[in-house]
Amino acid sequence: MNKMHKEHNLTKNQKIIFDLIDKSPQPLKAYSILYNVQKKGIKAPLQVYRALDKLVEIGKIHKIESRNAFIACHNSSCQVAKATAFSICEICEKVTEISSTGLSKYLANFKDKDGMKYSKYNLEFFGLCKKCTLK
Amino acid sequence: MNKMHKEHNLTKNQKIIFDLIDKSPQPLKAYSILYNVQKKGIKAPLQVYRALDKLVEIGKIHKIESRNAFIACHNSSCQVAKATAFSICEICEKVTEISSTGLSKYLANFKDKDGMKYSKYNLEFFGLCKKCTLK
DNA sequence: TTTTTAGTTGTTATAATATAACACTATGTA
DNA sequence: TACATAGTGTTATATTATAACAACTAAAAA
Ligand SMILES: [Zn+2]
Ligand SMILES: [Zn+2]
Ligand SMILES: [Zn+2]
Ligand SMILES: [Zn+2]
Repeated sequence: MNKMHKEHNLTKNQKIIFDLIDKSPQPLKAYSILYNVQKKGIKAPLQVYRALDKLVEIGKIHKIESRNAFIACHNSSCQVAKATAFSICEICEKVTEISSTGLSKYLANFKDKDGMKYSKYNLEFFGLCKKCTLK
Repeated sequence: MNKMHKEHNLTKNQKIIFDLIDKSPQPLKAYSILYNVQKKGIKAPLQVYRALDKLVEIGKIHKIESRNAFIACHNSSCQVAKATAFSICEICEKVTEISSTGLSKYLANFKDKDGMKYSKYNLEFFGLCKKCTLK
């Protein structure tokens, strides 16, 4: 009955969940997403995880593996989630997606001892953000 | 009553769990570790997680975040777990710790746009291992 | 149009991963 | 001794994620 949302062909559940993540200043966890969308009719964990899986697959969001949390992609160059880098503040847990041409070129071309190249990577930096450094 | 194990001052539980991980050719998950050490008197998840936490902290093992699994460190240069890189085969799930001076220097000196430097990082590369490429 | 196909949905139940809280034990230091 | 720090054993519980199945939707093929 409902048309898919025009932008990126997201379905209704995908759109609801993407919008929530996109508006959030920090990464959101799956069950916190669930609590926040129950009023919109999304009642079960699976409905959330299915949307998250799809959104990750198409590169609209990324999973912060060390936090089991999800953040919207704001880096037009990684619309397919295969080369991601983040900085994570160990005090306030602020997460920022890093988009550095130098870094992504370096990693995309990295070969190990066997000359093996990789199709994908995820890099997480940890430290203190500007704000937390000044405290 | 028991003296701590001389090597690295591991306690009894830490030693049992480290030995198991160290002997394993692939990363082990916490509950698979639990099943494998029950005959040695370790009965509860917490006993495993506590040992794992400590072993990670002192750099004897690393956590593969994207797999929730643990691997022994075989890289003498990262005995404190603050700069880790792994290659992960997406078919056979083989994981190898990467020790590349070039890579670690590049990442240790990486500064983002704000000039922020990081105290720690974890990098996971994904692709096909040699064996799986040939199939 | 009808049929088929792939994908998404809603639902209940359950699996897998990880931590809280508390009483106790061992060890090193003063 | 007294005290501090770290590890242990235990029960219970929290958090994260998937299995299985029936129904529905959208889009493409016939
Ligand atoms: Zn991105
Ligand atoms: Zn901060
Ligand atoms: Zn290591
Ligand atoms: Zn392989």
